[in-house]
Amino acid sequence: MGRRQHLIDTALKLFYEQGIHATGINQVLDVAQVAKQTLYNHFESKDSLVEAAVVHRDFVFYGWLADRLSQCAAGKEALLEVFDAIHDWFNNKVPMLNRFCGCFFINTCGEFSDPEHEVHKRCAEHKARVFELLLGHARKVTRSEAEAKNLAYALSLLKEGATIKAHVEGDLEAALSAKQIAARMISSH
Amino acid sequence: MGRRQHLIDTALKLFYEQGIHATGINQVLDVAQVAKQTLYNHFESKDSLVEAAVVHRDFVFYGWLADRLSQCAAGKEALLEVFDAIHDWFNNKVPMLNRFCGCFFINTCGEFSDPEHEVHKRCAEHKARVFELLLGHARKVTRSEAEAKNLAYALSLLKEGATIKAHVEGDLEAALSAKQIAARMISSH
DNA sequence: TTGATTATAGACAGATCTGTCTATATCTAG
DNA sequence: CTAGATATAGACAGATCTGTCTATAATCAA
Repeated sequence: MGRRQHLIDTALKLFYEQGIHATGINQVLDVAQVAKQTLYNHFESKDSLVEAAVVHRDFVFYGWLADRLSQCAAGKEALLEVFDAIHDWFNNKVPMLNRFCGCFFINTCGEFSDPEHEVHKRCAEHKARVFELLLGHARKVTRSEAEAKNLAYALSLLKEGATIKAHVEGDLEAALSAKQIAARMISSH
Repeated sequence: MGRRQHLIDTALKLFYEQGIHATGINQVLDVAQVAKQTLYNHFESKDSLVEAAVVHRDFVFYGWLADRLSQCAAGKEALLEVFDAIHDWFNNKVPMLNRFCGCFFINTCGEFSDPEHEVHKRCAEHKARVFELLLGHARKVTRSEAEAKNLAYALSLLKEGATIKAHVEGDLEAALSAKQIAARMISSH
């Protein structure tokens, strides 16, 4: 793997586990076993490394989730698969997502609350992309665009809520609990 | 107000708006207009100031929410009031909660992911307390303890989800959208 | 082989961080 | 009034932070 990608991977893991402001450039370099100048050849500042890490997390997470859903029948099955997928994530069954430490995008917005900040915007974009993924499947089980949006919206609230329950309260069954609620919602549409 | 409480209020505001690791002790002192030694007379370290800020936020937020709910009929009305209350919060209608920057406890767990950390535990306790508040009202509109728990759980997922939508995506209507979903859930119980 | 690019270790500057210390001033209770 | 407690400003130590610089080494294409 190229140095640039290796730095992004290492930074992402540390940012995710420790928080961004709590993680120094030097620790990233120590763990990645890369020289400082190499980092500054590829990134103009820590901030731009942070941005690259967020973009990469979106790439990995969205790709993983879309792949999980694509292995199910479109519609109800795929919508429910969301919760089985995040259940695996919460319980550390998905190495590519790193040890579960909540949602990286939520955590990052907690450190960059200004919605005009580039990093915050990237996080919002990720959530919008995931919403579109749900919406595509919600359309298959509803009779109008408005209904589809309502369903996708409700399911995304459940997904975010479960992620919080799992991380803050250590509720490792949160995804399965959310799945049951989701199932009732989908049925009633 | 005593110096100790003034320091906690100031620290809480800055921690909430900027994140904890991004906020230095010196900035807290500058804003609070308090001498450094005074801080270290009242708190043995930054960490203990952080803990005090989290405990205080629980006190303020829980007290505020419980008060809002207590002004409604117990049960369905109170459960729906949760979403009107957080709608006001999201839209900066509640000065005592400071400018909306997401949920302080969620943000803080993003910076202290280790569930054994004292600060993380305090955040979990807050969520548990809010859950109990919902549960009390859920019991009024359900026929069994299991149903009450399910309802309170579902509503708390919606509340957390709406908070995330509002903060990360800037969706200021998230609370009202969540309220509609909540209303359907309560009715179907 | 040669010449350009890229990576290396690590010193360094300058800023900022937490926490301690000192010496002075203000408040408060008896 | 007085004595003890509390607050003050700010210097200071020592650690850590980001980012720059240098001089050397490895890599790779022509």
